[in-house]
Amino acid sequence: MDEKYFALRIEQKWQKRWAENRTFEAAIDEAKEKFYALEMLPYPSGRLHMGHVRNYSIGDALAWYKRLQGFNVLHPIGWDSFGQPAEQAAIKKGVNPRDWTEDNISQMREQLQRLGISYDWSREIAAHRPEYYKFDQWFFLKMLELGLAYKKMTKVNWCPRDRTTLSNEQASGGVCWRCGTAVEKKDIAQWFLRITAYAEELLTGMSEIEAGWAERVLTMQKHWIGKSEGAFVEFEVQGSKFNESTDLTSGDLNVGSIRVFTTRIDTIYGANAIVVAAEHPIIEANAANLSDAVKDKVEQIKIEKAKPTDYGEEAEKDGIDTGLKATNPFSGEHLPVWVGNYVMMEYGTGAVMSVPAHDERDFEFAKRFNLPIRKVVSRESKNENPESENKQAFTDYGFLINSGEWNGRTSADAKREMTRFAESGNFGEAATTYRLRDWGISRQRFWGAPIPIIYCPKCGTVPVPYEDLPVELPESAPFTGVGESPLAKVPEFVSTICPQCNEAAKRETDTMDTFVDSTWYYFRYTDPHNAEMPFDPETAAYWLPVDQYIGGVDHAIMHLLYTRFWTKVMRDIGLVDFDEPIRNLLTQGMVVGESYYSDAKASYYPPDEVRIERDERGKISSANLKEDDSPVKVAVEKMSKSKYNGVDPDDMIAVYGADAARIFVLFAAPSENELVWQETGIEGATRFLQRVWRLVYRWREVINGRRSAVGAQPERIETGVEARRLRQKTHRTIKRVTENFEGFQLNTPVAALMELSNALGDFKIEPEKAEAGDAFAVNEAVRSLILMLTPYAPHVSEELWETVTGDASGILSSGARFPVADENLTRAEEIEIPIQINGKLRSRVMVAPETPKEQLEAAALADAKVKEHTDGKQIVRIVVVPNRLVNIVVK
RNA sequence: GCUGAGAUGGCGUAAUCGGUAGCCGCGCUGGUCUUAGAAGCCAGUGCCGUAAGGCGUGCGAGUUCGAGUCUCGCUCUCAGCACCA
Repeated sequence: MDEKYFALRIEQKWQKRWAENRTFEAAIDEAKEKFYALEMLPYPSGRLHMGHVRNYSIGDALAWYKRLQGFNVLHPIGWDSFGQPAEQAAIKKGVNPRDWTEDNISQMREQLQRLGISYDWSREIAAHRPEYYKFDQWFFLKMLELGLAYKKMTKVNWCPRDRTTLSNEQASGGVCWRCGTAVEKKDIAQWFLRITAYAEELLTGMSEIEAGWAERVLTMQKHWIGKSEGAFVEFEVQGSKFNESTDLTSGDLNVGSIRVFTTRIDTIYGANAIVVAAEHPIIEANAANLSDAVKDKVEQIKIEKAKPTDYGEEAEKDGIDTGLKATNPFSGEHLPVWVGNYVMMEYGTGAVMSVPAHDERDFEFAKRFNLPIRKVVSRESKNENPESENKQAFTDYGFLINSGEWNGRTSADAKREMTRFAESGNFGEAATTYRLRDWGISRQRFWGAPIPIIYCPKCGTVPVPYEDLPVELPESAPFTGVGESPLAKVPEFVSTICPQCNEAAKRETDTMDTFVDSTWYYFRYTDPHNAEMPFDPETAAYWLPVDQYIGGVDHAIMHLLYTRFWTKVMRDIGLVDFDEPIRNLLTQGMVVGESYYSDAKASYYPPDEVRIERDERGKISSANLKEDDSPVKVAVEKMSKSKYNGVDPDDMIAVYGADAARIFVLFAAPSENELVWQETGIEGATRFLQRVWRLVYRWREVINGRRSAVGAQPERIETGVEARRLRQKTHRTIKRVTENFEGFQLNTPVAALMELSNALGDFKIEPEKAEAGDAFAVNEAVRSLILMLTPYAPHVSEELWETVTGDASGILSSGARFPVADENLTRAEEIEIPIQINGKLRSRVMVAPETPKEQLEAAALADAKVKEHTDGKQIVRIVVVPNRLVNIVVK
């Protein structure tokens, strides 16, 4: 019998056994409570990184924990396999994106299996396979029917030289990443999903999940949705050529009047101008009457806006008076209409009333162009000097002044009543706006799900009939990176027959945003081989919603908002009967590493090219390049290959084993924290596993009953002090570990398990001399230790379980369950009570638990050290907290 | 600028209700074993001090018998958003 711990041999043995026994394959079992543990599916880049290892180790620990508690656990995995990198590989290396992707998936699947993550591999899915993306297209058609998918013109980054659209990253710095040409904005027609239709529900639905989601994620989403309540107000424009009648029920902008959105209608008497965005239709409508200076300024602002803006910098206020005049419907005052660079066409109505006294932006604008500033809200109810020199805008609520009949009202009252007044006069109405924009899903790319639309010269835009799905991607396409989208260059794909009139027609050549694939994938896991439907609603009803979702914070907004939206749509078409798909969300911190770079991060260096010197405290005192001694800088950044600060999980598994790697990654920091990778720490995990291994072998004969009877009931066994102490430690550990798991705190149980193994190591009785009571205590401690270790280190645990029980079928099929703490056994026989004098610790006394107040007080006063400190002083008060402490207050 | 989170030994961290600050691990120091090393084992390790003792949870106040924990004010760090009317 091999008594040495060889991680790799054991890991291979159990990985094989799990696969043969289909240990982790889930099936519906109405008798059992289900638990759906989910981790964000990876993009198949080819190699697993430490962020993945962390993500899946967390998920696996929870999945195992729930399995050991008797839950029916679903723990699946798949591949987010559409996306840019595959197409980049095609452009650069000439490989087929499909082959490249499939190769990467095979490699990463093997890596995951080497890590021993307990996935149900029979449910594996991949977004790029037609049987999956068929349903991306199915959902698109459904949304089209519901009016939730529509097409509109929108601006994209466009490289005029390569004649191709660019993503924001590809257009960073305002130039094309490929050729360096200045990027332009171009209008093209794109498909959108109407997520804004659910804006309000996405907001209110948060109350249902707030207990299980990190607050920061919900705050970020709330901010992103950006609800804001106020009013629309119509300002009539004199002399505008298009003086159409105002229609408040249509959302259309009326160029005969300018509609503004404001949250502060109470400040309307302070308006000094109407400021519109450069794209506002009133500009176009009155083009003939506008001066060349105005037209030039409008063009200039549009160009400036097209440039990517740097974070931290806000463009200086700019604009020009158009010469148009608008009437303030409240005061009748005629206001100039300006174009301003700080007004966005995308938000509200693309026009604002400028109230410099009470809005910082308007204030800045007014200062720049010497526009009048009139105060209409005052902190005090009495009238202040209205023309007083303002240093800054007063944006708080207050009392109205200079506002005609409204003077003296509070801002809150005025807002309500002025809105009502505007409504009755038919020149305004209460309105709610959202920052949230509809989701543009068109991508001019090959490697994505084709949008199932046909353009017919006769019938127009025609959806592909459901029975014709999937619209399959061709085998290949010319990948040049320039010109129009690759699919447009594949005639066999483009040419088709119109399903309505059977005449020649063309297919849509754009593909869908890959966020579409990842928005509903975990519904598919419940029924991954269904050819007719995305999933069977009844099957999904058993497994969903997801009980625990784990992934990076980087998906806090887009993915997690889209998937909530998608769920509500699925509910509306009857596929699911709940509103929120994810009960609990754990956002893990990033795994970062130390990287070395030259000034300005022009180049990064691998660690072996750098000489680091540290002082006694471990702080870096100098960092230089080995080659020429030039200084290098050190930073802690997200792990990446190009920064040479990453660790390859495979290397780590080869050296330390998967179990040690997993323990370390969970033990090193709380899951939400950033994890700074340090090579040294992992050895501690290995040492711990070896210690457990030796312990089990040391006590093996006793535990399996060959040396001493363990079956007896604990009440009937004479137990010594050592055994009683060990049992207390065992049950305290069980209690602690269970509580921590329930709170998703995965680092602290490791510390508790280490303590238990230390206690076992300190157990004073030799195995040869163990009596029945000792044997019982050790047996209980060791079995509990192994079972509690399983979520962290399943391979070693399985192996040790087999060693201890002789059952080779595995922990789960042996029927073992996570240990349950016996409250009575967690209590100590004697407890230590600290004694403070004036709040400072001076002594300690040992007493029995539940010792009454009077006795505690007496014991404290009898203490020699206490006497020393109270001698000659007056005792003012004695605070006694039973089972806690005694505090003596002296003067 | 707005919003949110955070600040504890040399490092990662721990600390139910306000009740012994520093569990567990890393690192480090000394010892043991060894021809030697690795591993293991034993002891130590918040800071100052030989010791007694004093000081200690970013800074400054406050509440309390007692504050890492509660309140107020500040500083710094990280993250998200960014002219949202």
